Amino acid sequence: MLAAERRDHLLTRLQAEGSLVAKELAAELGISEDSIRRDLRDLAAAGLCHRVYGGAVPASPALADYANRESVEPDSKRRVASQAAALIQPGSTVILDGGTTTLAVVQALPADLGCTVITHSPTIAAALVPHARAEVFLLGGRLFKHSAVTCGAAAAEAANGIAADLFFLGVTGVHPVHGLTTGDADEAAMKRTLAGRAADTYVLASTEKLGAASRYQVLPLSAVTGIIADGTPNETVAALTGQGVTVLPLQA
Amino acid sequence: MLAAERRDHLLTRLQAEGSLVAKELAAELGISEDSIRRDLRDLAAAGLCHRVYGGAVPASPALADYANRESVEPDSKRRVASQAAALIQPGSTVILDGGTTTLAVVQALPADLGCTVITHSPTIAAALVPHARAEVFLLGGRLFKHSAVTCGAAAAEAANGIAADLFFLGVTGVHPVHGLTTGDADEAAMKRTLAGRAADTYVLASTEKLGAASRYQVLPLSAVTGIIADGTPNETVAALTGQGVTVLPLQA
DNA sequence: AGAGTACATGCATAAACGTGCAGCAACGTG
DNA sequence: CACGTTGCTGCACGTTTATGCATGTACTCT
Repeated sequence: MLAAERRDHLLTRLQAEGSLVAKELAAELGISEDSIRRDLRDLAAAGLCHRVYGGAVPASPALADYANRESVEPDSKRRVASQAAALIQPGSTVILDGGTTTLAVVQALPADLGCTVITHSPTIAAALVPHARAEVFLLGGRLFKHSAVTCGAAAAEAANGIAADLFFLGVTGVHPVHGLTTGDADEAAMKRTLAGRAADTYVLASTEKLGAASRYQVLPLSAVTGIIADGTPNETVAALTGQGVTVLPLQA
Repeated sequence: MLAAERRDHLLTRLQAEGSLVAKELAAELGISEDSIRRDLRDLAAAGLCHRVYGGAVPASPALADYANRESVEPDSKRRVASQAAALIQPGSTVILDGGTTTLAVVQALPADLGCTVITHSPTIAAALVPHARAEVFLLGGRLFKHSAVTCGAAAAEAANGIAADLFFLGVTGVHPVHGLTTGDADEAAMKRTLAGRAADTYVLASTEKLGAASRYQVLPLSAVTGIIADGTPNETVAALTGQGVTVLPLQA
C-alpha cells in the first residue's frame, strides 16, 4: 500500500469511526506504529485531524465543537466576535452562521440593539431571546446533528426567500491554498447558499482556524468580502493578504 | 477508548443528563475513579464544566438554567413527560411543542430511539442533538421571544408541508369550560396548525395547568385525542372525564 | 460529633511519544 | 549500467504521559 493511499485510508476511517488508535492501525495495516504516528503527525500539521495521546480525532467534529466552546482560544474568539459585532449597523439585517464563534458574536452584541438576525442555528436563535429589540428569523429544515444547524433542501429553500446586508460565515479552516473549508458537504452547500443571500460576507477566523483545512470547500477566498482575524501577526495572514484578500483588522 | 475521546464523552453526557457522578462513570467506562476525577478536574480548569463534590455539573448558564427549571417541579413534570415518551413508537413521527414540559419529554426519551421529531422550538431541537438516531426537523419562521418558538406566516406555511403521527401540545391552561388556552394569539394559531398536521394530539398537563385558563383558546377539549396528566387525583380531572375527555393515565 | 465517602498528592508501572540512525527501494542522472 | 540522491520504513534510545494504587486530608450526612 502506498503511503499517500494509506493516509487517505486513515482520513476515511477517521470520518467513519470518529477516532483512530495508532496501535490498532499498526496491527491492522501490518506496519509499525512509528509510521502511523508519522502519518497522523503530518495530517495534523495539515489541519486534517487532531492529534491526541494514543491516536487522533477529527479536526472539525465532536472534539472541536466542544473544545471550541471556551477553552481553545477564548481571547482570540472574543476579539474576533467583538470585531464582527461592531460591523452590525442598527436597523440592518444580518445572517449568522452556526458555531461557537458566531455564538460569541451574539454575546458581544449590545442587549438593546435593534436589528434583524437570520440564522439556521437553533442555538444562536435561543441565545438571542434576551435581545428584546432584535428580530430573529429562524431558517427551518433538517437538523444536522454534528454542527446543530439546519441543512438540506428545505433549509436551502427557506434561505432563498431572504436577503440580508451581512453574513458572518463560520468555517473550520482558512487556508491560503484550500480556501474556506468545513467538514461536511451538505453544510458547505448551506453556507454557500447563505453567502449568496447577503450583500457582504465576512469569515470569522479565530487563531486556530488560520492555516487549517478540512475536507470540503465552502467558498474560495476571493468570494468573501473579508476575513475577521484577531490582531496577532501570523504568517498565514501574510499569505492571505498577499493574495489580495482583505483581512480585518488591517491593524488594531 | 482514547483519553481525549473519553473526555469528549463526558462532556456529551454532561450536556444530555445535566450532571455527572464520578463513581458511576468509573464503573460504566471500566476505569478507576481517579482517572475520572482527573478528567473532570482538567475539564473544569478549561471552563467546560463545574466541579462539585461527587461529580460535575455544566458550566454553561443556559444548561444549568434548564436543569434548575426542571428541578422546580420535577415530579409532576417528569411523570407527565415519561407518560408522553412512552407513547412514541420507534420509527414514528412526532411533533413536539415548545416549553419546559416538552423539554422534559426529550429528556425522558431513550438516547438511542430511532424516530422523527418535528418542532418549532429551537430549544427542543438543541436538546435533541445528543439523540443520534432521532431525525430532527425544525420549522422555521419568526422567533416569538416570550416562548422561544417560531410563529407567524412562514412557520405556519412550513408546518403545512409536514404530517405526523403524534403531536404533544403544551398549553398554559386546561379548563373544563374554557378548554385549552395560551397567552398569545399568534402562538395559539401555530399550535392549532400543528394539531391539524398530526393524526393524534395529546396535551401535556402538569399539575399547575389543570383548572387554569389563559386569554386565547388553542382548541376545544373535544379536538384532542387525550390529556396526559400525572397520576394524582384531582377534581378538574373528574370534570374533564365527565365531559368524555380522555385523561391519561386512566389508571396508573 | 462520628462514620463514611470523596478528594488530592505522591509514587510506580506501563504505554506512547519524539528523535536519531541505519537499511532499503525507487528514482534520476551521467 | 553505475552511481548518488531522495524518501520511506523500522529499530533503539531516552523522555513524556496516563493510569492505578496507597496514603493522609477534607468534606458530607446522620
